[in-house]
Amino acid sequence: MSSERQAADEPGEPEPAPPARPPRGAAFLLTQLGTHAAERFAVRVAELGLTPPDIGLLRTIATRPGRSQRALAAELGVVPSRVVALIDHLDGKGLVERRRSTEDRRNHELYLSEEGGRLLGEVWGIAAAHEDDILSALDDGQRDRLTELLGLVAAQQGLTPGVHPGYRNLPDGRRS
Amino acid sequence: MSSERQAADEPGEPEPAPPARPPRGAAFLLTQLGTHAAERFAVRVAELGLTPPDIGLLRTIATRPGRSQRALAAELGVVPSRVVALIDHLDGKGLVERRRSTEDRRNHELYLSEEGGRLLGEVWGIAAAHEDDILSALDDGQRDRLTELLGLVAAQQGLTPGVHPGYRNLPDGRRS
DNA sequence: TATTGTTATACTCTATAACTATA
DNA sequence: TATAGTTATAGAGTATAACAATA
Repeated sequence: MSSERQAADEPGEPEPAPPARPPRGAAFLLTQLGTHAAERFAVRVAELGLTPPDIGLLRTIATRPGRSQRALAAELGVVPSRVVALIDHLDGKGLVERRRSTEDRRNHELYLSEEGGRLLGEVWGIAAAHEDDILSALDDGQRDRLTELLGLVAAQQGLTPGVHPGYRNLPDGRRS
Repeated sequence: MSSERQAADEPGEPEPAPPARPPRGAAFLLTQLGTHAAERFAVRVAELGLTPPDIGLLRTIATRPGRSQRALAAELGVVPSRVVALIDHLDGKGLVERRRSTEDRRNHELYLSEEGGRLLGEVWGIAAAHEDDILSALDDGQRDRLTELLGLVAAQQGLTPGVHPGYRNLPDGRRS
């Protein structure tokens, strides 16, 4: 199946003949490449036994240790029950620790374990290799330019630096 | 606010905190913006009662009408049973038609209905508005440059033009 | 009564496998 | 026996709501 050409006027029943050009805009390329990059990154971190959400959680905890699960859920924009499941996973692997707060015993203060910190350290190397893989088509100058342009777009769109939108609750647009 | 290189080196301030810098690379920005753009697009097309997978299917059918579901599944890189569900949805809304092939009665030839073609026509306008929304931070020259750079990356990464990777089915991280 | 974390539950999405009807 | 489409089923992911402990 390699026929590139398709006759517009087929014999037989009259077709509506709709416009059918492929999307070439930057927005579609962003979606396409973003999904692709996410998949590739997922494959890489899977070698550490982690998922991309795991990474984000580890990173967020490392940024400000001792916070409650509620605070974490608020920052990431997810529902608290989801944090429970994610922390359960990381706790089961010995990467994070829940410590009952002495001030308010309802709270769980979250900390990275030593192993969690070590593993997070490995992630930086993986991220660098991933970056180099994805951008291997570009030279250094082009990479800088791309990074700058993407940064402008991300800032204007109101994206929180370092927080993946995948954590956020779906606005709408589910199947009807 | 221009990002003048990523000069976040050790400026001399003693950091008591663990290694917890947010990712600033282009690869993460791609993932972040790609997910964001996909969400926004989903919200827009939801007003037509459609989902992004629906759009991709309509577009692919319009590109070459009359193909079988099997052929469609192969092109998109999904399992045939998934095409059944997607076509069911579109068929139920009267946007596509299944026609038993007269040559091989096992096949279903897929066509857009008149309404399907009309709706797909509306999508182009929506896509243009979406593009303009996402890229509103950039002027025309910057948009061209961004599109060019993204095109280079997409080509090198082997992405099929116009086909969203979300359709692809890669179980354990294999890439074709 | 309000809040934190948890559990129970349901729903969406998507893949695998079994089944049918043709060939 | 082989193939196209379908149905049945299961699993991952994530949301909502009810619940227990604590304030």
